[in-house]
Amino acid sequence: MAKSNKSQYAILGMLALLKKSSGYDLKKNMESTTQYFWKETFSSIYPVLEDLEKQKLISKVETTKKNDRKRNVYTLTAQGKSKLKDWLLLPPEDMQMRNEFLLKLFFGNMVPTEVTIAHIEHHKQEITSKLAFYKAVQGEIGDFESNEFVYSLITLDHGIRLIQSSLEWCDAAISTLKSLKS
Amino acid sequence: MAKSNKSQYAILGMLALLKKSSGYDLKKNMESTTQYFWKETFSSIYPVLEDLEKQKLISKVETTKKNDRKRNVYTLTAQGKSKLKDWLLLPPEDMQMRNEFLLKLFFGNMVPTEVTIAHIEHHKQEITSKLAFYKAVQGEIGDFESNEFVYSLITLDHGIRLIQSSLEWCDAAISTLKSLKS
DNA sequence: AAGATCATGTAAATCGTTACATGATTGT
DNA sequence: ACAATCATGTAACGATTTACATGATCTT
Repeated sequence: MAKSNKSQYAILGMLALLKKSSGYDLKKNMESTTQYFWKETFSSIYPVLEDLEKQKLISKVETTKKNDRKRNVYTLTAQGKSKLKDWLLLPPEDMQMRNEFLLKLFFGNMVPTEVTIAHIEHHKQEITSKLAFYKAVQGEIGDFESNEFVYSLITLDHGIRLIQSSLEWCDAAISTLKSLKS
Repeated sequence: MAKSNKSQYAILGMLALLKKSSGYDLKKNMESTTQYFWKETFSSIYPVLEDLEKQKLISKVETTKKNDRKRNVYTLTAQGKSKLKDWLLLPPEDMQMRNEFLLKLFFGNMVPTEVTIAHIEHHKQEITSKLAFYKAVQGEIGDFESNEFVYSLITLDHGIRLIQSSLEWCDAAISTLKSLKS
């Protein structure tokens, strides 16, 4: 029942940005903004939302919209805002990092070089399309000057830079592995 | 009891590299090699090791060493090796990524700019010391030419490049935030 | 003699994912 | 009408972390 801890703050934070939102919209929004460093699934969002409401950190503004489709819309309460702020003030904990791609690479000795090269090649394609997506979003949000979205732009910029240097690494790694055969 | 899935492969892989090892050494080894993309705790290592043995993927070479200190030392069996290889051939799945640092940054609007700047500053220090560590390891392992450690070096290189571009981003982000006040 | 580190494990709590389940509405 | 997508939720399972528990040995 209590899917909580970090998911809680992610939801509180998104709610602060959106002012009011349903679970569904919260998820959709995260997909286009935080997905590269934070994701939630519906199965965690709905229970957390319920939990947060019980804790009086958010409150339901039950809207059945124009077309009377059932939707539970929530907003932050004052307590919710202050809980969010308290958390934001604490230095971020670094979380466990598990990267299967790098793990397989690390064990590359045990398989033919071609296998690892193919993995890298595949990875390169994935991050290339991510890069295109991030850059598109970056273009939409606009210039760095508009204070409103600085934080979105800064995190986006982080993702873009990381991908760019990953791409360079891909090429270097592939050429190292190819030269290995000789 | 069955702590399995990914941890299993990480342990199988490390065992392949080390030829034989105890749970304790496995962990120590991961701390100095894979820790930036993969960690295990003792509480997962020991049960997985037991499980792996039951599955005949590893076997115990019970050594009570010179100083008769109790140690369970394991090696891969043929089946273990083949299970590891099968997994290595499959394209890596991309795993969930949760970065609390970036999440807090994303919600930076809700706290004074100084707080976020301090978070970045702190992060910068952390990755700076990681960078020094990785470079030291890189130096120890030696040149890119010695085929033995190419895979270690390639993954290390990945970590180093990522940190370097993160450092650049830190400076850019800090200066963007500082200029925001005016 | 004390503190660090070697060494192994269990139990409980937490947390997250996948599969399951349902049904309305919108766009074509 | 059919597909996509809006919208919410539950149940079971799988996996991980933290706390608990113990004791030997090595180093200073």
